This record gives sequence, C-alpha cells and structure tokens, in this order.
Amino acid sequence: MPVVRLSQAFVPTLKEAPADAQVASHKLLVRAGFIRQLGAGIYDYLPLAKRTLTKIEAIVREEMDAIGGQEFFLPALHPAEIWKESGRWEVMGDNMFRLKDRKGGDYCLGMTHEEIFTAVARDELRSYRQLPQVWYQIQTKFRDEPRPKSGLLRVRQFTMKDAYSFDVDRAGLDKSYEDQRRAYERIFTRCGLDFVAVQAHSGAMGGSESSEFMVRTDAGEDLVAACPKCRYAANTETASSRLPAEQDGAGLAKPEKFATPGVVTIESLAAPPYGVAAKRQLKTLVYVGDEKLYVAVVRGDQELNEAKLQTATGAQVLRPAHAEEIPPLMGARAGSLGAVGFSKVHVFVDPSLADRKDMVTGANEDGFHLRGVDVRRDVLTGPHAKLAELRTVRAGEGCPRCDGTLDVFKALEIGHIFKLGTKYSESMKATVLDADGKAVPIVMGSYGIGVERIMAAAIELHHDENGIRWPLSIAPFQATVLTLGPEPELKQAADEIVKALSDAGLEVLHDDREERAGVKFKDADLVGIPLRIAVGKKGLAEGKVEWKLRGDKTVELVPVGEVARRAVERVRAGS
RNA sequence: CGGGGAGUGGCUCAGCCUGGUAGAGCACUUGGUUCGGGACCAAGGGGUCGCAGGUUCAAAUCCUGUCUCCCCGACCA
Repeated sequence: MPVVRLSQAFVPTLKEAPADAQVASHKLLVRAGFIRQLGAGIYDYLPLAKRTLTKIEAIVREEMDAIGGQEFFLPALHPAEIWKESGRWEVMGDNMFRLKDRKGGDYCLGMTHEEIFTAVARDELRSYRQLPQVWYQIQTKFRDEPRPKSGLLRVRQFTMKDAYSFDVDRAGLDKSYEDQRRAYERIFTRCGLDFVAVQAHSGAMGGSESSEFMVRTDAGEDLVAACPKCRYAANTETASSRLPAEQDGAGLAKPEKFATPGVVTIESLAAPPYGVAAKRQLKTLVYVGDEKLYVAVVRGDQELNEAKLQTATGAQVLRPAHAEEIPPLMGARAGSLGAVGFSKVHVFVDPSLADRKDMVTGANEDGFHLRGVDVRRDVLTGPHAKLAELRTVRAGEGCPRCDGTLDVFKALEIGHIFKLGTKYSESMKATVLDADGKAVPIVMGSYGIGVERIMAAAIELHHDENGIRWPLSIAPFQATVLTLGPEPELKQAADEIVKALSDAGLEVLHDDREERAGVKFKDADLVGIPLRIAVGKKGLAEGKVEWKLRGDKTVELVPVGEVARRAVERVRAGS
C-alpha cells in the first residue's frame, strides 16, 4: 500500500471549529481537515474525506453486488419531460433545482432517479424472463433544501447510493426488498453504525411500504418511537400508540351551543371560567392538499402529524390553510372551528376519538363553542367523515403491539427502502409480458443510502473531546505513525516501521512533519485514525515503539520488529 | 416564507453605540532558543472592513438598498 506523508499531504487541521458549526460531526470534519464549505449546504470534500467516502462506497458496492446488483451511472442532468411523465415535475416543487438550456428547454438536476431508471427499464425490458433486475448507482443528488444545516447532515448536493428493483409481481418485489433490507443491515454494521430499521412514511416517493434506517443521535432531525419491549419502531410520521381510555359522561341528547367570546385557543377554553380540559376538546384544523380543502380533527391536547394527514388524504402536497381560506369554508375563523354537522369537504378524525362523548368543539361561529358532542353521532355522520391516524405519538404512550411503553428519540436517517409497486411503471408505461403473454407493469422497489450521512453519523456516534474515533472499516487510514523528533535514528526507525506496515498491506499516514510531539498527538487524536504508532527516543532506546488504539486510553510498548505483525492481526480482527 | 443573529487578514474575534492612523490571538515567512500532549523570543508578509448607493471635510463606524452565511420556526424522500 502506498504511504501518505503528512508533510506533503493536504490535511488542513484547525485548532478552532468554525463559529457556525453546531453538531459534533460538522465541527470535527472541518477541524480535522476533511471538509470545507463552499456555500449553504454545499461542501468541498478534501482528501481525507474522499478516502473515507471511497471506503464507504466500496462497502456499499460489495453488498449491492452480493445481492446481484448491477452498477450503472446515469446522468445527474435531466430533461424536464421525463419528470413530467411521472408527474413529479410538479410534485417536487421548489425542492428541485431547475435550469434551462440555451434553447430555453427545461432541465433539472436529479434529486433521485426513479424516472431515469424506469425509462431504461421501459425501453429495454420486454419479458418476465429478464426479471428480476437489481440496478444501482452511486451518484450525486441535488435537492434545494429550504434549510441546509448541521454540516453534512442536511445538504443540497450529496452522494447517494440508489438502487431499483424490477420484478414481475409482488412476490418478486417482496424478495428484492428483503434482499436490500439485509444488505443494508450488513452495510451499516460494517460501517460501524448502531442503527434501527423503522417503519416509515413514503412521502413523495409513493408506494405501499417503506423502512428507514436510523441512527439514534440528537444531531438527527427525525423522531422515532420505539418499544423497548418488543421490536416495534416507527418514525413518528407513521407511528401509532395506545392511549389510556378516557371516561366520558353520558353527554347531551344533542350538542349545545354556548358563548365563548374571545376564546380561540385550547388553553383559554381549558382555563376558568370554562374549565374544559384539553383532553375533552376537539381540535379542528383546515388543510389544503393538492388544491383541495380538508378538515382534520384531533384531541385538544394532541398534535396533528402532517405526514399522517398526507397519507390519509393521499395528497402529494399538503399545507395548512391560510387564515383567509378558512371562513368561506367553515363560516368561522380559526379558533372557533368544529366538524359537527359539517360535510362540505372530507373530514378526518383520529381513531382515538371515535367513541368519545360529551366533548367540546368550536361551533363554526365566531365566539361560540358546542358542548355535549358525541363524535360518532355528531361528527362521523356520513361518508365524508373518515377515521384516520392523525395524532403525533408521544413518549410514555403505550406500544401498539404489546403492553410496553414507547420511547421517542431523535434519529438521523441514513437509508430508506421503498416498495414502490407500479406507481412509476404505470405512469411511464414500463411493462413486460408475463408467462401468459400479457403485458403487466413492472413491480418496482427503490432503495437509497446517503453516503456522506454514513460518514457524519459514524462521527456522531464515535468521537470524544479530542476528536474523531473512526471505525476501522471506514477510517481514512488504518494506521498512523508519528515520528517524535528530528533525530536521524528516529526518522530511520519510523521509516522502517512505515514500510513494514505498508508492505503488510496497511494504509499508513506517516506524520513526518517537523512539528513538536504535542502537535502530532493532538492532530492524530483529531483525525482519529484507529491505530497510532509513536516512534520516540525513550522507547526506541529499548527497541520499542508506542502502540495506541484511538479508542483506548492505554499505551503499550511494542518491539519494533513485532509492530507490523500485530497491526495486521488487529486489522484482520476488525475495529 | 416568518422571526433572530452575523459578514473586519487563512481561522476565532475586538473595534461600530459616541465618524478622524484597521487591531489582537492563532496560522504563515525568516532567524534563534527549544523539542513527549497544540513552545518561546525577535523580525516580517498579508485586510477594496460582503457589495452598491447616500450623508459628511472625513465612513469599518451613520442612512438606504442588496447579496451571502448561521440559528429557530415553517417546509422537507
């Protein structure tokens, strides 16, 4: 293996982290000389980062190839037409980078490649005999994130391994999906990540089922609900929970209007003189999904989860209604809304409310509420009103699968796999002939991994106050040798050890700079290479050098002649 | 998009309120002394103070506009 000499290498370490870095991985990647920022959510990957990313990609490739994946490399620049075929030219909205060519034609930078791979499949696949196919690439993706943040965790240009499976039927898809799921587990495990696979929301991808691979860290932006007792784990965008039963009174024969001047919040109705507990109130919200209005009802103390409402409505794009859109529909302004007797648009009601009686809600008349509302009798009055999971689960609520209690924690999404079904093959007319000679749409799956996120997640999980502690598998180098002084005998001994390690097949970073020992130790800790060999006068006098693993506190003296053998053993053993 | 903050040498920041010579630490260059956990001394190099207007005898500093970056929220495979 070639050796990299730090005196010649470009590894610009910093004593101080940039002021705008918040999370550990961002600070350390910058300080340790891995990345520099070019713009909001756009980063330069310097040589150390490139080495680690290449290693991650190699692991991904091996595991993709092991399940029969075939690597492609498709364009990042796409004509608009192909995105218009699937309908996602509109769906992606401002999140898509768009541009025009010199002739005025519309183009975009790829956010993902379902359309492009599906086009290849449509144009070339003819028979079920050619299936299944598993195709993948490692490609740059572009997403105009509204708010890039946290270093490499949320960016506008990043590398994704995206894979697509093409099967003739659902059973084939189930197997392809399972293959990917297992490959993902191997990939993340090999990269040194603790992760959980969770049930997820499919969002703009569409499809029937999806799982996210999550790393538990406060640097993440997703919330996962998990049961410590059984295996249940789900993104809060889809998680459900058991709520304790509420005791309702008999209520009234029909809802009764009462005056509540100026009361437009759950809190003020809960306060004297009204004293209606938030749990006894119905919160009525108006949303706009794909230009259509929807009403959603959750309990007063609960929070609507927009991803769940999106699932319920089937809308591609969902947003809260603007204040001025509400009165023409409801007859009252936000704060006095209710769904009693309301059937102008679809009404979605959280299932936990189905059997509740004696509830209080807005009267759809400014300044009035209704009491004695029986949800089934007064709200679920026809086909316009449907039960749908809407509320955001909270820590401490019951597990939906067992009698355990849910834990809710922040997590970072590093991979997401989807059963797409025929969404793209139908819209883009990708069919094959089945065994009966009938044209059937190809059944697809889509599988993504964020390469930089693996790197950043590894740091979030493995670092200390001195720097990064790379898992061996993705460290930029496996070993670093420090020459602790200018003496010729030290240089000579270090050179020999470096050569021995390198000849033994290790990737070695040799700190041969004319720096003081302290500087070298600090930088070595910062950069985080797993094995550190320090060649100093004291040890060398006895024919020994210092052996230290980045994760350990102890330093061991090892005879010069044994270093290479031990290092090889260590690397073979992993970590 | 709403709210907040910040743009001054490569990095971290002071100076701005109260206009008048552009500063510190780190980094860099040279020389010397050091040499096992981010050394010390000395001498240097390096800044259109984000950009554009305006006010003024005079603008890093005051005013207007604009761009960029960061944070919170909204939003988001």
